[in-house]
Order: sequence, then structure tokens, then C-alpha cells
Amino acid sequence: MSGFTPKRQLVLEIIESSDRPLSSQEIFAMRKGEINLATVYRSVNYLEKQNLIEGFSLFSESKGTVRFYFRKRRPHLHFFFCGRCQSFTPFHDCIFSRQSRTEIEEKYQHKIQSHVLYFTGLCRDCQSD
Amino acid sequence: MSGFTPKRQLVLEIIESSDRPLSSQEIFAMRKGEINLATVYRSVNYLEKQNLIEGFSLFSESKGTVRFYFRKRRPHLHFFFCGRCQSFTPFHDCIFSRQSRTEIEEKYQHKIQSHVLYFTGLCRDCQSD
DNA sequence: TTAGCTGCAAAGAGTTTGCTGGGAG
DNA sequence: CTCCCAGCAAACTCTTTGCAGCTAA
Repeated sequence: MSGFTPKRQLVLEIIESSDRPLSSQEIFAMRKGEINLATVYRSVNYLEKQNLIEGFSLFSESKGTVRFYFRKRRPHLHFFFCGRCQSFTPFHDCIFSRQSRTEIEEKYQHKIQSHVLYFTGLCRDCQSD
Repeated sequence: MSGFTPKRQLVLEIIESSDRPLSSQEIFAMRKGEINLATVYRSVNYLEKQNLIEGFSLFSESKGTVRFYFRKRRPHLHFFFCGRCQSFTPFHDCIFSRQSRTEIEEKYQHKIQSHVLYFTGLCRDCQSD
């Protein structure tokens, strides 16, 4: 549990270059032959401990499958999830000011490392049906 | 998939009366003998379709286990999760104004049904170690 | 009588772990 | 030489599903 090995770099690169959250199974499928499924699982565990990625899942979307997003470039995750077509739409603009974060930290005396915000509903294309 | 049966009411009541999110397994364990595990799973699926509960999970916390929160009384979920002691701290004050939600809906033309916001980091008690 | 909920058990999917070989320091 | 990463397969956990009995309309 010490080195930033080639396989772990590979997993990180895949997550980093994806425009949407990925599950371990998806990462494995994208690079079949290059990496073992168990290694993917061990890698995401490692990367999460290193605070390089962070996982989450939505119930109605993945039924327990955990998806990852790369955390280094995005200390926050904002997206919209359409409950009908299951699509993700990321918001790149951060809704929180540094001030509101500081207010929360002071009020509750927690140390905040990251935040996740998502909306669920119907996307533009799915509203017409 | 039509009726609000006693078992489904039971599951909803358990989720509603809990001060923290619960997994299906936990709900089952709390009322062993009163309800079957498969019925719990089927009930949460039903309740989710009815928009009465909504599930989510954090990777570092539950490794894919989905936890539920009651949605009727809380159309949004705001909480802080401590990565060290794994505790949840709900925020009952909503940070979003109806205006900011409307702005997002107009900008992206999505229809928002609910939102989830959480912070991760270290809680007050875990910062000292 | 019919529709559909519930329990039970089996099946399925996703994830973790034990073991072994191999490579880096 | 030693440590530990990576692959393989088995084990494990969580969730879903098929079937049968039962209940309510």
C-alpha cells in the first residue's frame, strides 16, 4: 500500500480523462487485457485512500454500483442526473462561494474537504414524452 | 405494484423515524421476524418509485451499500460525512433558495425534482487526533 | 376469481480476499 | 533478500427473481 504503480496510474488516468463518473466494472471493460478486475478494485481503494478520487452512487441509477469521479481536478462535484434516460450533466460552475463554505465550517466546526451536489429530475429531452 | 400495504408502510415508518440513513439490510435487522429481507428490497424499490424515499451511498462509507432517507419530509438532503469516524451530521437548513434552483432549471432547461448536497471531511471530534 | 403482495430459496451481480509469481529497491 | 504489486480464482455480500401460498377486492 505504498507506491503509485503503473496500474494505479492507469486507473487514475482513465478516471481523470472521462467526462462522466465510471464504475470499476466500466474501467475494467474499457481496458480489458491491460488490467485485471481485482486490480481495478484494489486500485480505486488505494486512490480513494490517497484522496485522489471519491466515489458515490445514486440509488435509482446504479442500484448499488459505485461510480468514481476524479477529485484532484474537481474538489467539488456538481451534476444533474436524469431519472429517465440516466444521463449525467455536469455543472462546471460552482454554486458555493468560499464564504458559504466557511460559514458552514464555523457553524458546525467540521473541516470540509470536498462537497458533492447533484440534482435529480428530468432532462430537457425527456420532458416532452 | 399498486397498494400501500402494511409491510411497505412499516418500511417507510422505519426510514421516517430514523435519524440517519438506513440500508435495506439494516432495516431488515431492526425488525427481524416482522418482515422478510426480499420484501424490504421490494418495498424500498416501491417507495422509491413513489418518490417517498431516495437512496444514495458514499464509497468510503458503505462500499456500495445503498442507504435510504425519507424524502417526504425532506425534499432535499444535506449532510456532512466524516471520513474518519463515518458519522453523518444532517444540516436542516437549506442552502439553496428557490431562486437559485429556478436559475439552474432555466439555464439548463432540466426539470429538477430533488437535490442532494453533502460535504466530506473531518468532524469536530476527529480533528484533534 | 383474480390481482398482486409476501416469504422462501435460489440465482445473479458486484466486490473482496488468499495465494502465487514476479519485479523493484 | 525482502517487500509488495498484480493476476487468477474462490469466497463473500448484497440484491434480484421465480415460485407458491395467501389475502383483499
